[in-house]
Amino acid sequence: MTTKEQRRKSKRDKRRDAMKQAAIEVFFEHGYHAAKVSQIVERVGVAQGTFYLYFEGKQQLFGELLSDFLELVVTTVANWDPGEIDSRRVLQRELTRVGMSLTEVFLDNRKITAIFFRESLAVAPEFNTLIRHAYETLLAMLTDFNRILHRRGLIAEMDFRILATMTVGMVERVIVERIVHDTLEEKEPRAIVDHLVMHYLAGTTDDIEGFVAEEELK
Amino acid sequence: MTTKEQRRKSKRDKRRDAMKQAAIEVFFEHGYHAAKVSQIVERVGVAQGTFYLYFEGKQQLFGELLSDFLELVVTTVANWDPGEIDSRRVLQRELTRVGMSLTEVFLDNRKITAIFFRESLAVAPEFNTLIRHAYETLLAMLTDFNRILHRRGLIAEMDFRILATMTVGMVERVIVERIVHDTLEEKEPRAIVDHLVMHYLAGTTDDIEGFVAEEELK
Amino acid sequence: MTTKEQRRKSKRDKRRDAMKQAAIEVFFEHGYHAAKVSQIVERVGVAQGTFYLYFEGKQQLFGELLSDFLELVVTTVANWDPGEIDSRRVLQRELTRVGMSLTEVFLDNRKITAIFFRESLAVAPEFNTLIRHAYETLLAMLTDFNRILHRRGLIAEMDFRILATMTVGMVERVIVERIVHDTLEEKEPRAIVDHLVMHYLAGTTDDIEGFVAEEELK
Amino acid sequence: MTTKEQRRKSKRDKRRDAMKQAAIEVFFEHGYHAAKVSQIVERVGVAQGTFYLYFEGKQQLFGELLSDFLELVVTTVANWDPGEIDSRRVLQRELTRVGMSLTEVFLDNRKITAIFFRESLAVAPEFNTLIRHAYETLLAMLTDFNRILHRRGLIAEMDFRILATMTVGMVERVIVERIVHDTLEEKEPRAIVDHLVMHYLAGTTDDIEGFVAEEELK
DNA sequence: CATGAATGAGATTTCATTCAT
DNA sequence: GATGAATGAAATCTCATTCAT
Repeated sequence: MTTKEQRRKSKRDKRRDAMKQAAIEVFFEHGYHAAKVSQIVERVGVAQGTFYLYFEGKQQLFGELLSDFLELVVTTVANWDPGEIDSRRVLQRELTRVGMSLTEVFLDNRKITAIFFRESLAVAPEFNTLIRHAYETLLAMLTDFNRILHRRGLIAEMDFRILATMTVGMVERVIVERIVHDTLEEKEPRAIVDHLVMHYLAGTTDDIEGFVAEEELK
Repeated sequence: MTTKEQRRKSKRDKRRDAMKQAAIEVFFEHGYHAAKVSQIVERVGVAQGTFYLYFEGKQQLFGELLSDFLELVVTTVANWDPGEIDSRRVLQRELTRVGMSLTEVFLDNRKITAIFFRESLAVAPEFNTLIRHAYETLLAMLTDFNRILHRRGLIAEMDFRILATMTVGMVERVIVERIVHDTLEEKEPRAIVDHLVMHYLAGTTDDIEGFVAEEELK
Repeated sequence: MTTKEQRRKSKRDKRRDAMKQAAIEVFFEHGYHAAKVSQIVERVGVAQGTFYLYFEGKQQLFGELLSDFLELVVTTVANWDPGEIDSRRVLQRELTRVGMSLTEVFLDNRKITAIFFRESLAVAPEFNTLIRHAYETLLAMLTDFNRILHRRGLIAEMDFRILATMTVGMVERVIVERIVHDTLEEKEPRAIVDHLVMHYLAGTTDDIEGFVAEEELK
Repeated sequence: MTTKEQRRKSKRDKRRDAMKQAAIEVFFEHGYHAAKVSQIVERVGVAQGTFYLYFEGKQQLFGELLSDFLELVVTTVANWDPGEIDSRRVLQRELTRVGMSLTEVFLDNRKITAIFFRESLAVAPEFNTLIRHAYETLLAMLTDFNRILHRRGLIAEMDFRILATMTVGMVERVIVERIVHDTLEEKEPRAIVDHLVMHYLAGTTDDIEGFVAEEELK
């Protein structure tokens, strides 16, 4: 009974997934607003009405894709267990590790990644909460992480929230260029991650060559 | 004659500007897709048909706003004359100067800035060329700038294109957080710019404390 | 299965036909330009959007009506098998036969006939090709027919293309007067056809009483 | 005073005529419905508003062009003084004369002729009265003319109204082919008129070779 | 569960005409 | 008389969603 039920559920889930996958492709190719429900169902080979047996509507489906994506990203970062970071050397190694994990996630999900960065904020105001929540989570995690590292004497004193924000920005723009716009495509992921890690590490040292306090600048 | 013509032109231009301003507000409040031409004309107090005497349509108007904005940003960076940068100290001062100029531009144009980062890529594929062109210009300018600084012995050897990309990313995300999402609002612009400049400078030094070559990492 | 499919198709076709019929009436009553899609759907009792499930738009529908009509007319003439015409007597009988067939077609389709003669050329330049094609076909058929009759010694030598053109003109104007403008309504179709046939026959004899060559006329 | 007034009037009239001429061209090129008032005034080099100082509107202007044209045609036929037609030979000469006059009129006014035959009936129901009136006049004149000729023993007994209708149809279709559709363009006007006249004359003889009465046909 | 025909709200856009200057 | 900017009514068409079969 259970087996049969599961098999049935599994069949239903498979179709659901197929429709989500088709939606990703259609959204990727035409953009959310130009994408038509008819195009999605056509790709899966079901009738228009069937769509509404699986999703509440086009917008709800988009929200689900968005959720999936954000959870994937947040999870990737959250699941990362930095273990015992007791030196900048280890820090570097760990950052590289998480950087490569993230890169892999994005590369494995190019289309939804592109959709996310292109238009997630333009679909409906409702989703902004969702997106903001993910960013807040990410930024809070990073800010905390920075604070801990500082307490361990591994990074210098600074505004850890701004640091986190900048870090996210660097990563994001590099991803967008590589994955959404296909520039930087000749650069190896590893080289890119190295640059990111290096830049992060550099920006967190105590004394920066030639850097002077604000007052002296005037 | 000329005076009369100019007066007429000026009147026309004023109304055009009023419509553009109204459009910015409506786009900002509702988003491009939910924005209606009727809302725009209502705000200016003219008839529906009048809109089409000034613009070819909603999309063309959006394109014009986008163009204006991108030109403003690119011009702000391009107009910046770094002058004789012969030390990292001067470099820091100059970066701070351009950073503050840009910040001012964004703060003075909060709404169109928000529209740009929220949905410029989601309006129509036609605009992507426009946007990409601006990014390419910006990235090329920065890449060249980095190369020059390196030749002068002011920054270390690295992939200058990736460096430029990361820099743009940092700046962007910080702007988006402050201006579009109203987080970071308690931070002073100057503090934010200082962090950005500092991070840039740090990331371009020759030896980064604790940083090791890839091979040793394994 | 087939039955079900056929039944479905047949239902669809019926509605399509109903819409075409309604369109003919609306076009007839108001003229193409003043006719509104809303009037058409109202007559059939379906929603506005339904119209676009069956036709690409008002113009395409008009084109279809035009095509149908032209095909009907051309087919009526083309299907007419003049058989073995070996005397002017048989020729007269056969012309009368085809004339009556055509008259029947026009009378059975008064409204679309009226629409055709009133405004087919004024709807859109695209349709002129269609219309010209039908006229060319008709004129070519008649020209050939005249040539054959001449070879058989049944009609005199003359410019057969001009003859065909005149013949079409006579028929047309008579139809327009009877069917579109309701003049000549007291004349029996048979009397009209007889006059047409007689005129055609008379105009194709070798010697015309009192007719003189051009030179002598001056 | 009078002179000055006349000169003034004349100037106004010239502009009016220029606008009418421009309208003919625009109507000819785009068709009445696609023609824009802006295109007409642009051609003359006056402002949009000026148009309404000279005409009540687009439709009224069209009506005026129509009137002018119909009057021209009717006048050409009505002005024709058949003089003393006392033989079929003279009849032939006179018909040829009026045919050539008409041909000249149409050729001199190709564009308005084309407009007339293409779409005069499709502009507005109001104009149908005007057009019908012209046709009625023409048909009545021809019917009378035929009746007189019959009384003089020059043409056979038949339905003179149908005869008139057929004659108008022949002439019309030939004109449309030559002038509106540019077929038959290689034929000399004189050859065409000769065919028309010959056909008319032939169709009005008493005994038609091979023609049999209706009853015998069955 | 699946189908797919039908719905219908509503936004964009056009252009003849007006009228203040 | 001339101008030309402004008007605004109104019609087409789209497509997400529904629901009877």
